[in-house]
Amino acid sequence: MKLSNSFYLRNKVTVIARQLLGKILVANIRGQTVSGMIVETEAYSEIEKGSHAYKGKTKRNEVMFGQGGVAYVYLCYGVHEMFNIVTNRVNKAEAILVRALQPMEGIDRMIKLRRVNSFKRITSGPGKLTQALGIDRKLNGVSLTSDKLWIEDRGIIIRPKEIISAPRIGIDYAGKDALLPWRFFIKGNEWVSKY
DNA sequence: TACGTGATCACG
DNA sequence: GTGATCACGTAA
Repeated sequence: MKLSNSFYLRNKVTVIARQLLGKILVANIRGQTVSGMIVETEAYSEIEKGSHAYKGKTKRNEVMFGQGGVAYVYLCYGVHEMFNIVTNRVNKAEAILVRALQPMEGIDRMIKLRRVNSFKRITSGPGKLTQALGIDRKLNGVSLTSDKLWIEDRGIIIRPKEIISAPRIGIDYAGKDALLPWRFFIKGNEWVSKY
């Protein structure tokens, strides 16, 4: 079942980031479905230095300041598209970076989009999974209740004991906020990004 | 371990 | 306008 807007409009970004583990991210690429189970997320909020929203609204981050339930997609290091889920109400800028998926449907298509030969680790990182699902900045601001990109609950239950929380990756510039344990992943899942 | 690659933002 | 920086991935 497709998650409705009310899932995203709540105000606890870390709670939502945990609840996204085990949900299915689905993209429709010119009529073909590609999807994967979310196995790793990171929460970001305007109240801490790790977030793009910390210094206020800019052209890049403006969708974070809008209503939850849309995609925030930006280019990182000039090469990688990053996919985030905007949460909370207007002017409460919060978002969740999806860092890794376990492939489900459309694996052949993902391999082609990634331009690799192997299925191994094809979606085990934030830049990899966007390439595999055909997500780019054209989808910035697109609703997650649209027919291009959405998230489904297929009844997969991830118990609290199966969830590890840890500091987020690659945000040393955030000072002590880099230590917040706002990265969440499924314990032992082989698709979690490696560092 | 190093670096590609280009948008973004804080300065003038 | 300009330059430093960046929520990464790959090859080596």
